[in-house]
Amino acid sequence: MDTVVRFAPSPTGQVHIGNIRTAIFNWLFARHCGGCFLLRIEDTDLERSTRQAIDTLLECMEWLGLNFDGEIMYQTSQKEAHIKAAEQMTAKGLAYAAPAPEGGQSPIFFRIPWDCPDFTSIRETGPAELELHPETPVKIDFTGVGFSTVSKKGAPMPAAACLAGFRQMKLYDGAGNILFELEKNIDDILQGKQSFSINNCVKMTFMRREIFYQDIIKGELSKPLDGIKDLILIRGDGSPIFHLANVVDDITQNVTHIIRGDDHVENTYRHIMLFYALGRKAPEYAHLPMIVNSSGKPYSKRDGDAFVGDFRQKGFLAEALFNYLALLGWSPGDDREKMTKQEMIEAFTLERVKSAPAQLDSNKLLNMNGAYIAEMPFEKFVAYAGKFAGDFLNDKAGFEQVARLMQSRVKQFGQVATWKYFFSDDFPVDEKVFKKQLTPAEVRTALGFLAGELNTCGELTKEWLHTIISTAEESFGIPHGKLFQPLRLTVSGAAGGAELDETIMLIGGSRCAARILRLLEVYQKEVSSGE
RNA sequence: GUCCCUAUCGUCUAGAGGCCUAGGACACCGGGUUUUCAUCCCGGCAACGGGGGUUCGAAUCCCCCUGGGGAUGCCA
Repeated sequence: MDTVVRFAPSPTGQVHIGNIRTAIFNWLFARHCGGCFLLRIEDTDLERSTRQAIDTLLECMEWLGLNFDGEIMYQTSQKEAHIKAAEQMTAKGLAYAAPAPEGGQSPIFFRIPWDCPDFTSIRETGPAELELHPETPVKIDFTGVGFSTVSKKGAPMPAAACLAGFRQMKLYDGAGNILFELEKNIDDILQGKQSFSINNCVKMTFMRREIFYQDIIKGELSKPLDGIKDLILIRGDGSPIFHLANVVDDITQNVTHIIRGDDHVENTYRHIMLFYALGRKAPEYAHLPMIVNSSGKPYSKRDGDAFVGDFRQKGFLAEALFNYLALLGWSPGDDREKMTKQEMIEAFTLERVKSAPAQLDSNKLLNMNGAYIAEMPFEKFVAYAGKFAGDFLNDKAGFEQVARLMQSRVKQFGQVATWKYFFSDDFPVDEKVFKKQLTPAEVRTALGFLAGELNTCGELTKEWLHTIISTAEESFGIPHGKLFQPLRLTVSGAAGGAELDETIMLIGGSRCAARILRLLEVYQKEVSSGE
């Protein structure tokens, strides 16, 4: 059978970075196997799902190159199939209508199967014994078993689980007498004909059974049935719940591998049983570790950085973000990091995915982005940078000249905003560096001298600039090379930038001269007012 | 509370009992090239959470502890 995977997000706002990483892994896996990558939009939460969120999602996927196969499935369109599936299960005795809450309608519950000899995902693990709190009666009816165990301090600890978790269950009183045997009454209980409330139980014994499966990433995982409750399929208002919809849709779409976040591990046990109840073999599962923020916590709304749109807006390249995200929890096994999509597709296997959460390191992402930017074709770089230029793009030719100088220095297109000094005399000045650089009197004298020279010189050349700077250094007793920084600062307001000679040539001699004089004046004023 | 998952430099990771004196990358710190910025090159700092086993030998297997995460919904 061909491999089919799906990405099944809920469109309830921005696209989270962890979510899109799930999409990336699904996509890489599908492309690696030559399988299908489907998109299913789980929009059943009508209150939170919006068209805008769907558009945002689609935009993000397109931006990252996550092309999907076939048509989008909207989960709301499958509602009838979901309800039909629930009815089918009810008819077979695999589901039941539970007592309605006050004033409400009956929800439909899935019954964890009591008897399922052909279901190979459940096995016995051996006899179990539980100490019970005698003051809490053990309640047994067709929805399950409720009781209280005893805490270390002797307090009752309420617990409830499905009937199927307690095969061969016996309840005992303090003297060791058997008060109740589940097996003797099970038929009537399952049919809802009888329910029990047994007092003074101090001990329960039963045959523990567990459901298990092989997770491609996490290995064998299991959970005892006495820790699982029957689960709701259809709400009181008649709407299907996530678990049902999810499984039914996966059946409809013939999904063979489910790759999703870690937080679904616990759901998987119940989903596997739903597949069984619907007459299908469960697909393969692979649970991805979470992405956490720099303090090791899951991203919350405060970590604004966690949305794909934010990264795009700050000037990260889709290729870089894709590459970086793919490396969070996965590695090709050799020392490669910067990889093309094709290389990632070829190297990608789920077996190589780690199973511990990973922190997003914005430094490393920035570095990778810079590497991708550095190798962009120049025309593309200019076009991309232009989108971040704001109001100083007017001078198109000038912008291109600056861009040529800056490409190797940009790590994130948001930095394009700092190019302003090339085009406008109204630029920010790095205050701290400013004071430090202009403190020596001889530097200020030298700058004054340079301003004069720049003002009266004709056409600027690199040679002339270097000569005049050297001359200034020598004449005013400044160590070789130490005049560059103050000059850069007075000309551009920044401590870093492109080659200084080229920068000055682009800005122009007289303009630079004016800037130098202006900032020298500012310095004088600040010093005199400060003293 | 209970259950489950998880643990290698600050961060992402390599590591399948001997190839490990633990490798790579980012960050950081030196040095070189460039009279400045960035790139580039060279070097350095830096980790197997703790304790017990198993073994001739443990980062690797087992147990306990601790830390982190998740689940326990008529949310998805």
